[in-house]
Amino acid sequence: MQSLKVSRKERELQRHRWEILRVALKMFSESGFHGVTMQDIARESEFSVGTLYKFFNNKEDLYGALLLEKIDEMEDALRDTLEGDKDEMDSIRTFLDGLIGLVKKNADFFRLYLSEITRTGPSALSSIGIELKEGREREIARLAAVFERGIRNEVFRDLDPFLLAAALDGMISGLIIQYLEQGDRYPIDADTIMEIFFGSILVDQPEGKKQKPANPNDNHAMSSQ
Amino acid sequence: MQSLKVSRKERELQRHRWEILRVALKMFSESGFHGVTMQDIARESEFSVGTLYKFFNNKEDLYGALLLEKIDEMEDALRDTLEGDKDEMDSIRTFLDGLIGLVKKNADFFRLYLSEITRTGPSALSSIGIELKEGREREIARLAAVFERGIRNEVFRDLDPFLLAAALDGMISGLIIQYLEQGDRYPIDADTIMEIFFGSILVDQPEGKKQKPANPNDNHAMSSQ
Amino acid sequence: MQSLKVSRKERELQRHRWEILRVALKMFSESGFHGVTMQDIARESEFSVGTLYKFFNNKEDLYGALLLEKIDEMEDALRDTLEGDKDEMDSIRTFLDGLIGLVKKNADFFRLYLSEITRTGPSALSSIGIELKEGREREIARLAAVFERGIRNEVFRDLDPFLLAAALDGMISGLIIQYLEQGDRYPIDADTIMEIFFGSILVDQPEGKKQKPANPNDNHAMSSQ
Amino acid sequence: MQSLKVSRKERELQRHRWEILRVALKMFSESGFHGVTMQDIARESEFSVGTLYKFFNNKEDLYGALLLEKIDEMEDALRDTLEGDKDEMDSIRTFLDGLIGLVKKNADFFRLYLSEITRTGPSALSSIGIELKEGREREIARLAAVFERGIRNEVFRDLDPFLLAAALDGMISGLIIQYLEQGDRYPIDADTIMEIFFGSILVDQPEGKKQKPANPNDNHAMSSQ
DNA sequence: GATGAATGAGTCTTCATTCAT
DNA sequence: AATGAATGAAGACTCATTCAT
Repeated sequence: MQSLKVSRKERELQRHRWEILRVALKMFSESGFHGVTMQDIARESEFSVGTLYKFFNNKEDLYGALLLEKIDEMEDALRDTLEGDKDEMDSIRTFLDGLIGLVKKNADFFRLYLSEITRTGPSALSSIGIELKEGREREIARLAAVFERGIRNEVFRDLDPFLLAAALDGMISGLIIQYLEQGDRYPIDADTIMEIFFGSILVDQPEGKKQKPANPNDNHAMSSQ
Repeated sequence: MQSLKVSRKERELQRHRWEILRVALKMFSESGFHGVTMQDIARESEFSVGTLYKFFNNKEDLYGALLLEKIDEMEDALRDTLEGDKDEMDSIRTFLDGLIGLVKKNADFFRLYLSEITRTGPSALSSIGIELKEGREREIARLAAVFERGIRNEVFRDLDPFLLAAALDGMISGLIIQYLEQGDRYPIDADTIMEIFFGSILVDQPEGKKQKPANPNDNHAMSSQ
Repeated sequence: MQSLKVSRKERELQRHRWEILRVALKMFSESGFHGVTMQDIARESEFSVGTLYKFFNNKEDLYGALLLEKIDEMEDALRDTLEGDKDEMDSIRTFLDGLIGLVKKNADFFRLYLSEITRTGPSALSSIGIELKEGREREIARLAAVFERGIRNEVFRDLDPFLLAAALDGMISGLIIQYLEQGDRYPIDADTIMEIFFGSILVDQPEGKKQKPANPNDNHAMSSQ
Repeated sequence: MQSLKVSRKERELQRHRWEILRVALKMFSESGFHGVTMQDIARESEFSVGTLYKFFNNKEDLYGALLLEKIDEMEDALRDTLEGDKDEMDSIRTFLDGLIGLVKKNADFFRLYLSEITRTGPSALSSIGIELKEGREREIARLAAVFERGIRNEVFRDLDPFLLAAALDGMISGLIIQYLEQGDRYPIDADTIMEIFFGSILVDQPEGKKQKPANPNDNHAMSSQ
């Protein structure tokens, strides 16, 4: 009975913690780290400032918990989309499908996440910033691994897999940002992104010009020959 | 003689203004808007706080001037790369070439610019934020115009030109960010970006499979076959 | 019990607010709005600056609250001295009596009030300045109403009641100022003021000269004959 | 010839000094000491800040010069109106006439002067404040002297001459303030003030009641009988 | 655990004053 | 004498954090 009681209390506690995080995420994504005060969060979440500090050591902690826990959630949800030795194209498509689903359900989080990721200078958070960067590096590395496998399997052309990963990641981020700002004009779905990234954008040209895309006159250091 | 004197004074004044902006850009790009105080900028630029306020009405103003003047500079430098009715591929390559040149010479600025652009929530600057977004929209629109022309001229396949523009823009931004963080591992040049974006990443496949990768008629269930 | 607790806390809060106002009134009346800093008030009232700002939005607000609340208090205390249809002389004497009593108990406030009232240029406080002027206008209007009634009842001579009110008000203010600066040399009491204002200052003169002092029919050229 | 040159230069200098004072007076009277910056005065007077400091040691000095020189001017203009052994009523009327003339021609100055005079706490200016108070004391003393003479000559009733002086002075100040704020509703002229101050305000009453209005022997309880 | 009043270090900003030209 | 760019001390105000109840 006691254990039940404690357990109920603890569940209650967790609910409170989540509620705070939920409200804070919304507010931070709307106004940024410096645009939201602890008082603001207290008022909006209907707890007192004191309670906020019971759950989190300080404002950065709260902000960090917010991001890191959500990121874990996202990483967990996407982990196996890229792993295993499925067909590489399938892997990526599944990853994209999953990611886009998450974006649509977690707009607030992605707004915040993308702005934190882009920030090159030591962001609002000394410590958290680093973890974010590392998380992102891991994601790119995971994508790169898929590309590398694809290259080995002669599915993809022989390009720097990390560059490909960063390029794809950038394209996705760019499209997500546009989607978050004006979703109607920039609907996103995995197929479209796959088509743009993997299909040649160029119309098929009569004789073997297909591979020249980035070589109009070949004067540029002849790089693709 | 008098005109010379005045002119010298004014030139001096301009130099001071530039110096302040130069120092401030560096500092903001390293620590963000809220991570730098006016005192900091004063100390580093070797002027007094008062002088800072002679040149700029307030901190936001200084920050805004910083971004907006640089942006104008960049836009001016890149304006005609995308205009005119040159070959579309050429246009984009020239644009990329120019952009990458600017990135290498204005690392501080791009760090700041990209983090402001990504920020979806109302950034540090109410007014400036909007101008930045608009500037970015214009850039994407200019890219989209080139894509549209290319589609009409049957150089590019018939995809939403704005989507293509946003995708390319995102890819570039992503690569620039990686370059700014770890330039050695992510060298960027126009040809590589062109190749990734325009060339099919896929290895030529025996029978016309080339166009299938993101074939919208494929449904998911079939994609892994 | 809970209600008691809340009530105690609230009473405590009110006490704190009052204490701040009390200290601030004293300081402002001694050194003027610009002669007192928020730090000064904090130190003297033994609260922190932050607490000051919990109670008042800004320095002007604090200053305004100070004046306006005291003014309300004074107006309330004096309201019915001038109203009702008592004998006009009685009304005014009662008013004076009350006013003088208040002056003696609220020297600090009157010092401040009189200096704000006199200030013709937009005082320390844009908004408050106007309210003060209006309050003063009301007071003069109330006095004027008594004079008007007196004139209708043929107790007072037929002079502009507003001019009479302003004259009496000015005389009172002048005497109060002198009293506040050197109370021993300028003791004030209702009777004396009544005597000076209402009684002729002139010694009775043998033949009907009594009405000549300021005879409006005299023109200047003749006045010195 | 040299002396002439110097003299011209000096006259020029004096003109500049006056111009500065003229502009400053206007500005201070509109916005108060703290509402005007040295930059403001420089801009408006079309001199540089540096020049302002060539003429005056600091802001207080400028403010002081402004007031004190004007006050001297006023005192000079009014000095002999109260002096000599003319008829006392005439003295005061002439004084009032002169004063009102000055008020109408120096509205800005009087606005400022009255607000400084009223200020009981150490005004904007430590040193100047004292001089102002003293000047005012002198004026009251001069008025008191006339009253004293009048009492000795049995023109005025036997009341404290300083109290009478302060009362008259207050009444005048009050009316001037009203005039400065809403001149149309409160026209001022010497005759009216004389009539209000010296004439009994009370209508002649049948039997010698005239002297009762503020009879100090009356006590309150009896006053309404 | 929950509260929210109190705290005060840290920021932005102003403006009187100086001084090299 | 005249200029006005530069200075920096001082003041209003904010907000993360603490702690007594």
